Formats: sequence, structure tokens, C-alpha cells
Amino acid sequence: MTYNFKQIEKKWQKFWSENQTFKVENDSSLPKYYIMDMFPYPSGAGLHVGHPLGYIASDIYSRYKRLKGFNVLHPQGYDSFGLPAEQYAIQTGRHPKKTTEENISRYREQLDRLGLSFDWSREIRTSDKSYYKWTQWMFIKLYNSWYDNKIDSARDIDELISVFKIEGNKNIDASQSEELKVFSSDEWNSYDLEKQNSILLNYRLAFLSEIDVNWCPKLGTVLANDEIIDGLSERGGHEVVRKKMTQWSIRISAYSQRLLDGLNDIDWPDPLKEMQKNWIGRSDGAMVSFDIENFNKQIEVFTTRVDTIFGVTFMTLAPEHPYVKHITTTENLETVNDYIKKSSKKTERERMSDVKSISGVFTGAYAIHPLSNEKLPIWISDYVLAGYGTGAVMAVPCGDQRDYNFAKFFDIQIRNIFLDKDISNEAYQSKDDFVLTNSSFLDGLNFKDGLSLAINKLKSVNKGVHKINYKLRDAVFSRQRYWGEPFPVFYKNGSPQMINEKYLPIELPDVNKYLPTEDGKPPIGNSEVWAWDTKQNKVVKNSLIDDKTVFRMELNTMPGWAGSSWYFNRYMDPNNKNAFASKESLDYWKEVDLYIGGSEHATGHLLYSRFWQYFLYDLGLVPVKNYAKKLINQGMILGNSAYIKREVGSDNYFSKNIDKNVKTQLIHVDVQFINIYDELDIEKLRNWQPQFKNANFETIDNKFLVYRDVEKMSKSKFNVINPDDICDDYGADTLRLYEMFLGPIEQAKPWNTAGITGTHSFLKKYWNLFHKSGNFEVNNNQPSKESLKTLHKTIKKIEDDMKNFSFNTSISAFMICVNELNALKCNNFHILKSLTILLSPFAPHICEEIWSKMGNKSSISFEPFPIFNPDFVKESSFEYPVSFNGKMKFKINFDVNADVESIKKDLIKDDRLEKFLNQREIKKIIVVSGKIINIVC
RNA sequence: GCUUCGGUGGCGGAAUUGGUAGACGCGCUGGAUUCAAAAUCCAGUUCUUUCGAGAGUGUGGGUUCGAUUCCCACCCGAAGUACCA
Repeated sequence: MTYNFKQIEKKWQKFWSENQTFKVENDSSLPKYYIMDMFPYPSGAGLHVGHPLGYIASDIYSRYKRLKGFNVLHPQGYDSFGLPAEQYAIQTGRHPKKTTEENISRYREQLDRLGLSFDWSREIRTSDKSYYKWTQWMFIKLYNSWYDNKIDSARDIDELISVFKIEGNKNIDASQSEELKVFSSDEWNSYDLEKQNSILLNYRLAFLSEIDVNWCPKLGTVLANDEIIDGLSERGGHEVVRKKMTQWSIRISAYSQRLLDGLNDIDWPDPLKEMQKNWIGRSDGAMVSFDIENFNKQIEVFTTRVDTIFGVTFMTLAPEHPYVKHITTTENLETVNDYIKKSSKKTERERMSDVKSISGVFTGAYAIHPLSNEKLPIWISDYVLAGYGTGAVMAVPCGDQRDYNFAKFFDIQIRNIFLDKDISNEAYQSKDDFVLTNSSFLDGLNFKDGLSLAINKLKSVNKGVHKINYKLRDAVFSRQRYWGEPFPVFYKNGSPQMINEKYLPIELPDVNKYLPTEDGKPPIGNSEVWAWDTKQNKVVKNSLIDDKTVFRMELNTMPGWAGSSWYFNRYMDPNNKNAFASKESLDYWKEVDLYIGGSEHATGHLLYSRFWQYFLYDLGLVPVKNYAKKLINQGMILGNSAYIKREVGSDNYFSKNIDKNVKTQLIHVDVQFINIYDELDIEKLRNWQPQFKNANFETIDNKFLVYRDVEKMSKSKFNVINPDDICDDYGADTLRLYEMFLGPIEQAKPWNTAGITGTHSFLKKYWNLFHKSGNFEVNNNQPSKESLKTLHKTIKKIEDDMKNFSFNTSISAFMICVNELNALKCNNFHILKSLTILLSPFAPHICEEIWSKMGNKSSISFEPFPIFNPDFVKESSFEYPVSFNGKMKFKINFDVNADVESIKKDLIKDDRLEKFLNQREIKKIIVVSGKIINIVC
């Protein structure tokens, strides 16, 4: 009987599905374990072998945890709102809902073939109204909350309003869009509703504001910072420009410090934590205010180097700085306006690529140094970013290279405040190893002392305060797209109103076209039914809008990260109609114990979701602050692309190693036409695309060799390997083993189909252990010492590897085990039963088959994991770890029953120790229960 | 530029707190089986070699009885980030 993987895998996939083997309950006496994958966006291209890497790893761990006696929650769902379905809809007119459904069923088919143990009864889709109902509900919660810096928590906006009523805002320390004037309770109570609303918007965690956004004209939408790469849109690579628009934003900046501190409490990969740290970008410094000559306001400046305050010789403002138009003198007005015009025309990309050229203009105005009262010329320049700090800097040319370059270029004074440091060629930027000079009362101090004295002095004259600044910006939450969650918002007198949560979900309306409307409104503007009737409390036709009882609704939709920021909580109780999840289910599952997904979401989803969970926690809606204890970033599986060389502008193609003296280019060809020797099947290529039909192919020895390169697996590079094909040829168990065997899970690694025969033949060998003479045959004798040793060595190894998620070395251990049992001609029932349980997380189908053949009725999935017994392993001679003077340790062979004297003799015989022991004398050997614990010299 | 991670055979990769480097797999070589092939099994496979041995984990140095592992400097690669004041 041969290993018929096709039949076996089909049989057991059917069995698991019919018996709902992996359905999990919310109450159990067993300890819980929650293991989750990042849910996929179901794209039209289907899965390639790179996608399942994380799913296989999480599945192995889930199955392992079940064997270890945990109640394991292992769900899967779809992040099904998104741009590709919408763009497909624009091209074809097909409803994104339809294509999304088709894509999902294709994904499901492919996932099922891998034998993954998901509890599909808990499947969620972010585009389901039963799901986005709660996304909308949480948005309303965000809108109705403010952030109290005093207790570091979000609070209900009603609490803020009642404070305003009683004592105004003088004692409030909140995160807000901009500093407001202090108002009293009387003033508050005298404001009309509109005014009160606009003040409250300044505090709300979901707020509407006119902001500079990244506008992508080609996509017709705004983009978040993390959706822009090198100044171009992440999707499509289109131009992005700055534009002022009224947008919903989420006040994630309020949580900057907590998001930073929280990194210490979670076991996430260091590189990822580092990325989040940089993204949050905390810098500790001071806010200093400079008076302006002939202008009744101060320029606020953020600096991390107040110690260099006496090195300031000029000020620089960003061209967008609000004071520029007020302070510019008449004779400079024209050049300044020209400069502002020029820099606003520059796209973000141009401004970034133009780092090296220095530009700027003098405003004609002067600031007053807060400590020396010196006059400082005020310049504007686009090297100062409007979006960071206050959009103004105090320029210290001797201590900052950019200021230095600017001063040199425009011949502005450079004052050296660093004693005996040479600044004739560049600024002295180090914070170490200097003493201040030319700095009045700071003379003779170093960085640290200078810093604190300068801040104290500024404080005492009311010109500066200690301040911590963050790079993290509030997140834009509006998208001018169709295929996303609609906002539960309508507008009354221009101010936003939340629809009562009783009437959620607000369903996405149907539209006849998915492009923006002709007057530039978002696609939902195409719907004729998109107005809110406050009497009937439902969505009605636009034609009924009267701004008395029927109002216009928000046309934007929410961004992709809205639905993905809280989905892990929904899996706990996915069908709940009364809450996003019941309190009982949240209290039972608490948080994800192991989260597996790619690191490309480091500063997107993985930051937003942490924020979102903190917010829910603040409101008492979830029991834990951090939603994922441990995170593993699986590495990408890279494709092995193939190229052929073509003479430019002709139909002539040359094999690799043929050098013609003509201009050539490399063209991607489908890797399916290439054999393992890099030879191209020319006939297949001719039939592939018309351009190759009648082309000339010049070969070497009748072989046409291609060029190869490792790069990201993608349909457009024709290097995609479909897991279905591998399952057809070798089976899912082989694919699972092979993907894990390729290397450590976190590492990127190229796919190479050639090596797959190794894991496949391992499974065949395992199968043959039970089929000595063609038939299934195991003996029920007492296992031999050798086979027990092999088994328990393997148990130990697997347990150790599971702790480190080192699946590749586990598989090596299985291979060794099977080879050893094979050499021992072992077909002992007890040994093979244990081995089958051990192996079942990795290769579940074949193990289920063997398991049932061994006479077991139920699935292997919930068997107890075999227990390691060291006695079987340390039979006869065993390597013991030994330490000398409690320090050096290494393993050494000695007889368990030997006395101390003969151990000494053994030690001296060991050539590793010869040198060491020749130099000292053994005073004492400490032996505890047959083990050398320490040797004292 | 800065930050982080990494560099081990022909290849993917192993190597508990420093203790016999190269596990396991691929590939390759030889052999068995076969009319032959596939499949399977066995043996070998870091390099050099005068067959005794010598060298060897990016390079150079250091600590140590002992370093792939720890420390310093440099070289190379990958990822992230970038006028962040």
C-alpha cells in the first residue's frame, strides 16, 4: 500500500468539516489559548505559496496547543473592504460586493486544501453589515470621547461638558487640536449650540477639521502618511499633493506616550517595536517663545538643544507659517510671496528629493532673543517643515548642520559657542565632549547642565517651558471612496451629528457608478438615497432634504484600518447582535496569545489597533490594554523570477551566455516554462503570448538558458507558484512541512521547488514504518530501549523547538527519528502511536489516517501530548553539563554510577580539559543524584 | 546619513547560558536493485594535503584553557526611516 496523499487528504478534510472538529466553545474548564493570523484582503489573484506560510505556522501551533490540553481559539476572516475591489468595479461596473464574495470563496477553497484547523463558524468579514455596525458604533464612541491628560485616559464628552458648565475650561488638561482661549462657565453657557459644538470638536477623539491632507488626484482620495511611499501613493504609485480639506480625523496623538510605553509590555519583534518607536518619534526638549519687533505676537519654537540658545543668530519659519504674511515688510513682500508660491507648487516628492539645494528669503522682520535681547533676522525656508513642531526653528548654525549650511549660503553670522571646537567646515552637532562659551551664564557648562539651567532661566522669565514633542500625527479617517464603512453622520447647520446607535448599521447605499460625482463629491454622492430623516430615523431619498427634519449625510467612508483595528475582539463572539462581543466572552478569551502576520503593517494596522484597544479599554469595554501578547512576523517567501534577453526593438532572443554586440533588454517570462536546469521550453513560450509566436531564439547546444533573480512573488512578475499545484503533485502535508522546513519563520526566503522531494520522501518513509510488507502492520510488544530513546529524544526536541517557534529544526528532528526507527526496524505500536501524535500538528492528514488505522475512532486532534521521560534518554552514557567554579560549563561523558575518584580520572582523560586541569588542582567535585553540579579548583 | 537585523559548504540552513562547527534537507559522486528508466536503498560529500596532518563561521584585533557565540574597529548585505530642529 503506497502513500496515497490525494485520497487521504480529501477524506480527512471532509471529516473535519462534517464533524466540525475545530469548533470551539467560549466556556471550558481547559485553559484558553487564542492564536490568530492577520486576516487577508481577498484579492482577485488568489493565494500563492507565500501567503500560507503564516497560516501553516499558526495552524501547527494551534494543533500543538490542543494536544497540550488547551481550549484553542483559532479563527479566520476577511478584511474585505478595500480599494482593489472598487477599482475593479470602476473598470467593469460589477458591484464590489459580488467580486469580493467570489474572491472569498476562491480563498476559502485554497485554504481548505491546506488542512488548516480554523473554526470557520466564527468567520467574520469587515464588509458585512453585522460587522461594520460595530465599527460605526465605535466611531460614535470615539466622537463622544475626549482625552484627559490628567488621568491619561479617554472619557465621556458629557463629563467635559458638565465641567465647562460649572467652571469653564481653566482646569482642563486635554489633548486637543489647538489651544483655546480660557473661557468661564458663564461664557460657555452664553455660547450658542453651534459655538459649543465647534469648541467640543476641538476635544473629541473623532473630530472634523480643515487640515492639510495628502491628496492623490489620480485616486481621487486622501491618503494616510503610511499609505505614501517616496511621495507616491502606495497603491498605483501616483502623485500626491498637499491640499486643505475638511476631514474626519482620529486623535491618536493623545495616546503617543502610552503607545510608546506599552511596547515594553508586549512580546513583539524588536525591529517592529523599533519602527513604531521611530514613527511615534518622541523628542524631549523645550518650547521657547521669541518676541517679534513691531508685532504683538511671539514665535513659538520647539528645540531639543536649549543649551545652544546663545548660538542663535537668526530664525527660520516654514513658508506656510501663519505669521509670515503679517511680519513681512513691504520691501520684502514680493520676494516672500514669490517664494511661498514656488514652494507650495512643489509636490511633497519634489520637496523631499530637493534636499540638497538651499533656498529661502528674508522677511525683513526681526525677533528678539529672549535672554540677550539681541535682534535676530527672520527668514523663511522650506527646510523647515510646517508639519513638525511649530513650523518655526531657532537657527543655531554652529550646532546644527542645516542651519550652518543656510547661514553659509546666505552669509549670516555664525557664532561659535563651543570652546576650542573648530567649526570652520561644519557644525559641531555632538552632544558630548564640549564646554559652552560665548553663552553668558551658561559659559563653562556641558550639555546636560547647560540644558537644565537654560530651561530654568527661560521659565523664570516666562519665555519657555519643558516640552515633549511627538512625530505621530492624528490619523485622517475620511476616504473619498465607495467600498468602505459609511459614517453614521448627518449634518445640521454644517455641524456634524451622530445618528443614534439604535439605528445602526447605516448600510452602504447602492450606486450606479463608483467614480466621484461630476462636481467632485465622493462616490456615495452618486446615490439618490442618502439623507437622514430625523423623524422616521432612517435613510431616505436626497430629494427630501429640507434641513429641518431631513438632512444630508456624510459622503466619505472610513479607511481600511477602521475594520481591522478591533476584529480580534469580534472573533470571541462573532454572532452577537447586542454587543461587539459579550462581556463573558471578552473576559474568557481576553487577548490574543499569539498573533502571526507580516511586518509591513508595523506603522499602520499594528499601531492603529493598539490605539483602538487602549481606547476601548479606557471606556471599560474590553478587559485588557494590549490585545496581542506575542507577535511573530513571518518572512516573505520570495519568487524566483526568470528573464530572457531580447535585442531591443526586434524579435530576436538570446540564451544566457550568448553575447551579441547589440542593445538588449531582459523580459520576465513565466517560471512554469523553465526546468530545474534553467532551460526554457521554447514551444510553451511561443503559445503563451503572441509576441513570442514567430520570434527567433538563439540557443547554445540546443538549450535556451534564462536569467534568474529572486524577488517578491507577484502575478506581474510571472513567478507565482500556486499552492494548489503543489498539493496536486505532493499533497498538502508535504507542502506544510516544506514551507516550514525552508528556514526560520521570520526570515524571508526564496521558494525553490527542487527541494520539496526531501520532505515528501520523509512522509513516505514515515508511512512505510507502518507498512512493512505492503500491509498495515504494527506489533504490540514491549518497545526496545533504543526505540524508546529515539522517541523521547524527539519529544524533548519538539517541546524545546515549540518554545522558540523553530519549526524547521523540529522537522529535522522528525526526519532523524524516522530514519533511526527505520534502521531499528521498529514498528512497535506504542512508539509509533506517540510519534504520530507528535507529528500530527505538522502533517495532520497522514497522521489522522495512521491514527484511524491504529484502531482509534476519534480524531487525533485532542490526544494528550506524549510526556518526555529523561530516563529513556540517559541510559548508559549520557552527556552531562558540568561547570567549573560555577562558571565554565560544558558537556562531558561519564558513567552514572562511578565514584568521585574515577570521575576525576575520566576528567583528566578528556582532552578538552587537559590544558585547563594541568594548571590547577581539583579540590572538590560536587555530585548531586548522579550529576556533576560543580567542580571546585 | 541615522536606526535595527544579519554575514557559517555548491544551495536552504543547524549549533541551550562560550565547550568536538557544518545537524537535517537539496544538489553532487560512487554503489545495489533493474533489460532500461523512474522509484527505493547503501556509502561519501567544508577546503587543502606529501594522507601524517593543516586551515576554516565576512576582515583585523582583544578577552578566555577554549569564541560561530562575548568586546572593539572595519567591510558587505537586507529592512525601516529621513531636512524631526
